[in-house]
Amino acid sequence: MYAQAVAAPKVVDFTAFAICHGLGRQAASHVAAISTRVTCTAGRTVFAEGDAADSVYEVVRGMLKLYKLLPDGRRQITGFLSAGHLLGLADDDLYLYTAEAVTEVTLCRYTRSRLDRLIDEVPGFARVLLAATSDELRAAQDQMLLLGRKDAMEKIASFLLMMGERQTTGEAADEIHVPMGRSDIADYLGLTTETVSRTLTKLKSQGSIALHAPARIRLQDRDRLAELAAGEGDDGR
Amino acid sequence: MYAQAVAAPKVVDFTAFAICHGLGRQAASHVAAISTRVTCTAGRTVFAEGDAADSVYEVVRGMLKLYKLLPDGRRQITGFLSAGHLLGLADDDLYLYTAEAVTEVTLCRYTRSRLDRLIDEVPGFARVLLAATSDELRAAQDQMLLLGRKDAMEKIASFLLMMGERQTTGEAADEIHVPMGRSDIADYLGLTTETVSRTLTKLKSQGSIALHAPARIRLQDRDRLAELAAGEGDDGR
DNA sequence: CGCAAACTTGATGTTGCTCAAGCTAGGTGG
DNA sequence: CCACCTAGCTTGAGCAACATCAAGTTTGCG
Repeated sequence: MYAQAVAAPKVVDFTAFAICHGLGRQAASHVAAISTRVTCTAGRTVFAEGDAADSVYEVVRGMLKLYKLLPDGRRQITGFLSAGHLLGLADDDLYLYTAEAVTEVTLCRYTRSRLDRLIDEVPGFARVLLAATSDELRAAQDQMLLLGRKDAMEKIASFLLMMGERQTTGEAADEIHVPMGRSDIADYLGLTTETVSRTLTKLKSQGSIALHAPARIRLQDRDRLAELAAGEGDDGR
Repeated sequence: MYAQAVAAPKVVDFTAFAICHGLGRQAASHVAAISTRVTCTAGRTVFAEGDAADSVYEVVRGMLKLYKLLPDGRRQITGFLSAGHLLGLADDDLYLYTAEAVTEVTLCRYTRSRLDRLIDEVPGFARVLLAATSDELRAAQDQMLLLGRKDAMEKIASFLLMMGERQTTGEAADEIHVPMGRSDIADYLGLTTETVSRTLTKLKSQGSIALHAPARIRLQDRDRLAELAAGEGDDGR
């Protein structure tokens, strides 16, 4: 595993690490020195709820989903993580959720014990981790509002806009790629696959979106979606 | 406001600050030096969603609720905060939620700009803040599972157990005090006050709890509640 | 081209919401 | 000290949104 880190083009790696954001080059190289590259194919589990939490990961490429399960199999996806996001930082002893690859994913793995040491050694590093965790918390609070108080249409509209904002494709920004399946969307929004499907169909028939393929959605009317997402879609829901 | 800090018994204050947990006495006094005491009566708003986020607060005594609103007034309470919890740390520019006193509350207020400086100056301080934020995030993820995938009975059972764990009363630990009203509970669990009330009545008639007064609930059968909370209450729900 | 998995659509069922009416308790003024 | 009054809680009846169950249909892969 050490060999992989050495084999990879180092300079490019350092700048790719969001974890080092804002740190100097030397500090960044300290952090990078304790990392290993990992690649997971779609569907593979990176770690499971209850595993010993010995590593912190950063998503370099692709998308992960994090989820928690109830004993009877009901599932709640707590987040979809794309490049730049950290995972496992909040978990002290055991991981409290499962991390699974949505697409093929490249991860950067940091040993927890070494990362802990770096927090003390590299000035400003803890601050970077704090900012990252604060962002996650903000997103979690938005999601609580969504799960607790929005109806199906509002949830789907919010989700589509979130996916839209995430795509930094630059050009044709209205055509979004949705790599996760309907059941992942359902488990993220607290719905069933059927309701997700029906709601997308309804948005399509209203003309707010276009569904070219299940994973290719065009946001035709962002303003309308934003109204719906905020719970202001008083007419024709 | 400065006068209050001076008037308060300093030594006691320092040790009361969870924010200083694990820091040395000198570091703790640095942190305490930038703080002010604030007291809020029940129902008072500490800050509102959209206000300029110039301060970070710590709860010293009493209970706060944090909530987000939709334009039409639907509300989601994202957390109840008791002594030792921080708030406002994740908010960068504007507060993203409203903080309101549930009971009379004593707070310790830190100016954000000064706190920011201390993060760089006091070793290990950022780490303490990171741990606090990580705890919040863990709680938020549990709450997402609750909101997205648990039914009313499971939500109420989870809530009662959480309130039970929080009471460090020591002695009669099964008799819990519930300071918030039914509508706060409802907005925390993604239910209505009616459903909260009905579900509590059902638990009472099952013998799992005793309802002496709306705010005084006795947990008669914690094991049963734990089964229900985990979604294992297969019979007689 | 065939097959399986994923998605969509339809019919029916149930949980929890809405609307509406009592009930209870704490606080106030006579 | 007691009666009133109000806010919060409880209970009831009906309903709507979403879940469930059950086919179809499409998609992508071997």
